[in-house]
Amino acid sequence: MIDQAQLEGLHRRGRKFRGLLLKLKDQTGRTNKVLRQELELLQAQINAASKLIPAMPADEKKKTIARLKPISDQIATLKAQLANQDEIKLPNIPQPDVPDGEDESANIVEREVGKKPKLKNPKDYLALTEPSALVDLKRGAKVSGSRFGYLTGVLAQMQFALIQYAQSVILNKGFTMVVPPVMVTEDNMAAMGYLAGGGENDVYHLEKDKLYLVGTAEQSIGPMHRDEVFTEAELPKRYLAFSSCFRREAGSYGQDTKGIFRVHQFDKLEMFSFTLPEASDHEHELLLRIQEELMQGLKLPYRVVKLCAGDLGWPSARTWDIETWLPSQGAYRETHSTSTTTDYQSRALNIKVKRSSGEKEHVHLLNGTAFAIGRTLIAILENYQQSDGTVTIPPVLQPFLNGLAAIGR
RNA sequence: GGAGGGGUGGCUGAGUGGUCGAAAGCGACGGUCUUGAAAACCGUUAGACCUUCACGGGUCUCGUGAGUUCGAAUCUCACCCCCUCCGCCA
Repeated sequence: MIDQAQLEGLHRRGRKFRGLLLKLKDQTGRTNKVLRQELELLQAQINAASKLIPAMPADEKKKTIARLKPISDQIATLKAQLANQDEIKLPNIPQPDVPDGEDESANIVEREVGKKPKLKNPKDYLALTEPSALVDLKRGAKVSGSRFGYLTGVLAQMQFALIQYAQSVILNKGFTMVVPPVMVTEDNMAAMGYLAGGGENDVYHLEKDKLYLVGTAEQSIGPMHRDEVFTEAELPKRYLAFSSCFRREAGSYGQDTKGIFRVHQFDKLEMFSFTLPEASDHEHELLLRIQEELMQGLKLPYRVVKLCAGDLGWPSARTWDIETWLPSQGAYRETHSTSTTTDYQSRALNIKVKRSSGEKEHVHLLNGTAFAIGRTLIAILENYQQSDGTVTIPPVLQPFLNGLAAIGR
């Protein structure tokens, strides 16, 4: 079941998993296998005898059935035993190059890119948009409660400019645009690894319809190819997905309570790749490179952070975050994330590739933010603000806004 | 929301308790014939897992799960999905 290397890999995820590892120790997995073999042996006896029954004379038939009955009962008992061995849900194993560490304090900043703007008294994005009510939180709260807001006017238009800009950069790299369902069934959400390890508290659940609202398009794109077998030539399969994303933000009380930085609903463009196993590390670097290309096009100052083992999400084997500079906070804040889930999700989803040799193998699944639109708008507003309170529009976006050059002028 | 029909191998489709993992046809693959091709003819043709050096053997799978039975594609229950008609609706 689980080998030594995997066990060590899990250990690297840190203290949060210590309890889980103890539990694993008891369950060698061997018992499970032995039970199943025992069951198969009994089943073989029944099957063999059952075939002979129709041809038997009546009294021999009776005798045989009487002999088989206890075996059949034994099978039922074994089946029950197997069913009771609840499978322990394990997270993905970190890749070897992922740094050790318990939490985000052990994350590694790989590089800082771009020039931070020199601003005397930087305003935050709320102050910058208040005069024209481009971010309407009051009405958001009135209609939907806390952590909801309206994007209006130029800011709403900028959402679509960002989308167009991203498409112009990404779609010529072999990605297919897709608008996925934002509600998915429980088995798909579970297969993607988001109903374990605490993730279950952060997704919206529509109980009446047994559906989950996606927290990211990733959860809808992965299951797209569930139970499918790719040919080698079809890979890599790359999608650029646009979707609204929904997060309960349970447990984030007190964090970023103001504004639209952390909200229950936001729109996001997400890249997603299905690749050959040996190609996934390259693909992961590609996704990161595209993210950086997008940010450099916008000329936003950012840094690239590699998450340590203890800070990885449940299905992830390696994650890079891009954090963008927010002048009002004097800090870098997460705007992008890219992960390889190796074969963790593809196993649960039963997605394979047929090799030219005929062998089938699980593909690797990767995801990466193109733009989390709300947070990107925040970063643009703050980094492009002028001393007079107006905001210049990044040149790469202007063509998508009929040449509009500034907000608030 | 109401009424009805249906889910079987790559496809079509037969199969209502017992050598059925499954007829037949199509398709695909291999062969014979042919200068080559077509046609015709012959043959092969589901998957996952366990086991074996290998030949092979075994278990599971007929939408999914549970049940009845010595034995389930076939009977019972629940669920999922698809189609048709009506209603509602962007």
